[in-house]
Amino acid sequence: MRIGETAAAAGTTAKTLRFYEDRGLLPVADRAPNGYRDYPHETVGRLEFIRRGRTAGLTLAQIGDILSIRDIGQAPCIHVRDLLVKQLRDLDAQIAELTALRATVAEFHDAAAAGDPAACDPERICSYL
Amino acid sequence: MRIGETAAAAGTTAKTLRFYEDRGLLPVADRAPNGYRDYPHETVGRLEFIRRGRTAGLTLAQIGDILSIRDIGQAPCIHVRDLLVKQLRDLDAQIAELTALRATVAEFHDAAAAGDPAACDPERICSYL
DNA sequence: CTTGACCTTCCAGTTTACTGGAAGGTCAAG
DNA sequence: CTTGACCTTCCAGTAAACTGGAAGGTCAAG
Repeated sequence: MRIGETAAAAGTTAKTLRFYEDRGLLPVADRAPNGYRDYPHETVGRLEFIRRGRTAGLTLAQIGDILSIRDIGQAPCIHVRDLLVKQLRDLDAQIAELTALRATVAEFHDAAAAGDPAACDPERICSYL
Repeated sequence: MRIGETAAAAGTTAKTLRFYEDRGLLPVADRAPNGYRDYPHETVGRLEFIRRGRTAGLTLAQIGDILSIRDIGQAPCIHVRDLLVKQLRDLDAQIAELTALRATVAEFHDAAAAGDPAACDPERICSYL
């Protein structure tokens, strides 16, 4: 697969793939005889994994760490396991933080819902925001 | 409270408070006769709220939206409620994304835990990372 | 009455994650 | 055999969220 095709399949851009290669999130791609990058199909899945991590608020560095562990497959190394444990703890903390924030926002919403919507003229843009 | 004191109480810096004021996340502070900013004690809580939002991966713009809704108190306006509903949906999506990611990382961890830790010489730095 | 720890404004630099654009090579289609 | 849509490298710019530093004002303590 060529770069543009791969990028489109993963919902991103060719520029971004080159950038990820540069940052080590994608392995250096094979080249066709004409010099074009040639990607295996599984790169699409890898890009989707990166996108999910980004959506979840992980940095490229964090995602890169996880991917490099995945890449070496069966890794008995204790350092690798420690890193994964740390990643799990970080993810748990982040999820807890978001959950608490959600509760707070839900309170604001309930308070706002208690007001009378008719007090706001639907023709006008809300003057508060 | 002066700026440094307020910042310290919230675990941040005076620089950051001025920056937040500039971005509209903090109301323009009152000034003492000497020109120093004078903060009420509740600013600490507001800063903690901002920090929680940042930790959870919200942008300052998103946090600012939530705060401006909170600031107007009882807001019956339908636009405000729509915005809060959207924030809740966004938070739910982000939590779901993170939870899925956590499950994937847990799989990596279980796979790594299946290996033999003795295969890694504890004297050496892990060659994989 | 000076030292040091505060504070003020303003402007420039940093990091992260792209994004745009120049200058040029490749190749299937008309 | 040229046009257009790809691709290549390289370098510069952008947005977000700070962070640092210069130049100078304020004020309690020694």
